[in-house]
Amino acid sequence: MNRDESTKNRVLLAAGPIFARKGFAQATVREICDAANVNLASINYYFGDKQRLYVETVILAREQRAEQFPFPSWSDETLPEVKLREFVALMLRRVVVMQTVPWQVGLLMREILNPTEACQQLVEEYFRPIFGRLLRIVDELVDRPLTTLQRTQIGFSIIGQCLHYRFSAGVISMMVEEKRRQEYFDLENLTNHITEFSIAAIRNLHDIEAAEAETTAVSAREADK
Amino acid sequence: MNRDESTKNRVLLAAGPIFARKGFAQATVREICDAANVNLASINYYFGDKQRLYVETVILAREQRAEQFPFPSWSDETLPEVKLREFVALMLRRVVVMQTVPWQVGLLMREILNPTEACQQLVEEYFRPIFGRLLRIVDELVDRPLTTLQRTQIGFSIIGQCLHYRFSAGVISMMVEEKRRQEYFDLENLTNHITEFSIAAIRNLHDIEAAEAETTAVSAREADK
DNA sequence: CTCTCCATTAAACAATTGTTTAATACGACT
DNA sequence: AGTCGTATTAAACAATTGTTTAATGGAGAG
Repeated sequence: MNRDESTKNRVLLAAGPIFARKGFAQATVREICDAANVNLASINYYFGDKQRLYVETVILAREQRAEQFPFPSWSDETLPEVKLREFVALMLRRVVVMQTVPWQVGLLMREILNPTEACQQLVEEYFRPIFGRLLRIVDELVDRPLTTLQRTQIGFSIIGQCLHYRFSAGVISMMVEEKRRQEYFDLENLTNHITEFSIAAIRNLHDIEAAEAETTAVSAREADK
Repeated sequence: MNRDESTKNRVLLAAGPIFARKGFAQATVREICDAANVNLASINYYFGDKQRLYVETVILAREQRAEQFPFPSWSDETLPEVKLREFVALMLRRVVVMQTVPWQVGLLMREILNPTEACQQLVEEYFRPIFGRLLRIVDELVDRPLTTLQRTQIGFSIIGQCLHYRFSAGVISMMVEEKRRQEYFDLENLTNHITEFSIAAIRNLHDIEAAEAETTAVSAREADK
């Protein structure tokens, strides 16, 4: 029998979108089996229980998502600005893509928000390597050494800007006017803005720090009153 | 009978943390009634059904959260840098607060991620006014007029940085070393970084735009190859 | 053919869910 | 005291859940 058409595989393929749409607890084994056109008992037969099916589905989602949008390979003389821009575009492509959210993305987001046992593996094999690449780009963009805390925070600032358009997508849609909505989720617009915003920030953090120390003092003084 | 001690109120108070922790579907009416020390039928008696109890709980969460961390009032001569700093601190205080996440926050986050019918009201009465205040601060920080798209994107960049520490809190905890974890969620550290990062970005977006146009071209050229 | 092993099936199971019901308790007012 | 309306209770209800079971199918080996 063709492997892709095997019962076990049909269950796996059918489970993905359903888990992504409704979450682990809300998805029912009956719904999955119906969608896969297999008998109700198949899940327990092949995966033991619902939980283990879920874990296998998450792993599959990560694999598929990573190979669908692979990391670009850069030459030695590629400018860090270009690298950052392509990193941001990659993140947005993997995660945002307004119209129809691929089920793989939905599943990975769920793991970020409510880490289950599938998440530890996800962090080590997926998030950490990606974040490491980002931090190396950041290092290239600054001319002075950063503390571990500083470079991590800068990394989170960039990732945070990207993910916001997925996590808060619902609210953002409700806040911007219908007519111009797609403008806000346009991949190129978003890439440009986040890249420019982040480079501008990184470039000038140094100059700002001194001035900011004064601002902090002012703020503290006001709070004292 | 004291209003706070009334059966209806006890249910409302008990429902909040449970809905926040487990979500609407996962929370059971029995669990809520047990926690409130009321009879199982009370929810249907006072609220009609589980759904309407949930909506009332969300509304309550927003009210409590807003009055717990009110907006600061600024004098006319307050520097916009100070305002932004205090805005960021307020957002982080309302939302992050690592150790024990207040149930109100958990509930509001759930609505952002999976908007239910309670969310539309939330947007109009809560998110939109807050975002408006932020945009006015941004306007003060730049010396030239911005397009609607630009200022909105800048606003989202700032909000995104803040919310990231709530949405991705689980993953962040898994990625940074246990020993230094609290450093990453320290309110003052976070406020400083996000404020400085954002001000640096806003201040220099203008200068960057020209250079970025070139970078974009380079990136496009490389992609063509 | 017959036996064996794995895959598949329909049915049943036990637990849990939100909601409803009918009875009871209690307090206020006449 | 008696009556009415509200509040509270325990029990039952019907639906849905994940999982188990025991029977059936069907292809390949001896």
